[in-house]
Amino acid sequence: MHSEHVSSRSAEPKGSRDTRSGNTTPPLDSVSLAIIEQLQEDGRRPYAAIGKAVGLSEAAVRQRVQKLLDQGVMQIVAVTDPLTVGFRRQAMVGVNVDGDLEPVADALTAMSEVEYVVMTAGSFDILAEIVCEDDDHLLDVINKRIRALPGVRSTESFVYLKLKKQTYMWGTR
Amino acid sequence: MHSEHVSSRSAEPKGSRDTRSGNTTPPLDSVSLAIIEQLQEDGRRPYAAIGKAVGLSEAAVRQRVQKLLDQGVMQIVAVTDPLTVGFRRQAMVGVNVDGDLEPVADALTAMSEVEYVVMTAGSFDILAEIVCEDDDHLLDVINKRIRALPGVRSTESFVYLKLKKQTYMWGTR
DNA sequence: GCCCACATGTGCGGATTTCGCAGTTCTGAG
DNA sequence: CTCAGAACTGCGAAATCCGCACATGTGGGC
Repeated sequence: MHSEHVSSRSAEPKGSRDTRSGNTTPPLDSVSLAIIEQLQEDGRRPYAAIGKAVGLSEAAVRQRVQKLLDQGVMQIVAVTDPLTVGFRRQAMVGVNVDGDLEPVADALTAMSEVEYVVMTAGSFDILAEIVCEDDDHLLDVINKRIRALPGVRSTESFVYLKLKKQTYMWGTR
Repeated sequence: MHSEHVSSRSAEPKGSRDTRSGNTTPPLDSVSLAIIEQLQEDGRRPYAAIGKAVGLSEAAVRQRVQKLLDQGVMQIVAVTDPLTVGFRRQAMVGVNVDGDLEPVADALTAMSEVEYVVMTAGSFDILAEIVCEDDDHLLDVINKRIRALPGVRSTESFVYLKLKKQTYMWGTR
């Protein structure tokens, strides 16, 4: 079980599509994928254990992980349940904009209560997720701060009632 | 710089709000909060370093982290940029349902392409985030699988054009 | 007030893991 | 064919993790 994984690894990185154009970082072979999957299960798993799982030495895993972090391909972080940490109101806000989306998106991005900003194709130009402590806080953010932004034509809010699923398992498929 | 932080810690856990009612896990004093913040910056930061930052011994930090993980208050994981990992189409889907929301939400939760499911108050009953490899895949999930679910009256899709912000910094405020 | 149970924190070794580095293998360009 | 760069391995030293025995502290029950 030493030689085979080497050959299997060298066998495939070429094979398929490098048609990944848009991105800065080149691709991501299956070994790095496997490493990421390991760290998605447990971000603190020792390099040696990961190495055993993916067929690489401890040092090699360490180098790859370091590079993935440096390149910004992944980050290893603690994620929490907002409710437990004291944020009891969350909402998704759909925003419609007159003119250029960028300045509005940037303004939303700059707000600490905004966790998530994405420009979309559809009946909203921008979707933003808001995390707040309570109703007053939420109202303040939506009504006073977001709707006051220049260029914002209208907003529609979806207050969260119950979070059913929240995973971080991209790449595990 | 050894005695003071101890006193500062014992000074406050009592003081303020324990008015946190709704949740299963009561808690979370400011020390655990501080630990979480440390791990949100770097999920692999050594316990000793965290201890120095929050004023606790290495062993105490280790115990607290373990408990936070066991209780499900937080998890330490690798998170990735979906685009880099080969998922080039994402969308938020708003769903409207006839009757009980639960079965539909559960069905969505069961789909591996669905990252995120939340029941909301507003013009959609459920919001679900979809992560796919390409347009065909996305079309398949939305048109064939989601709209086919019993109880689903209508859906509206917001295809992601550009992700502007994505943080995991709850508690850091 | 007293005592006990339980939760939390501290201080150790010893086992593991991380880290840096030198040497080897592989691959692609010229 | 040769050379340069990238990636992998092996290894010793330093740092970290882990389990455990021993304080400390808080809240009942009596």
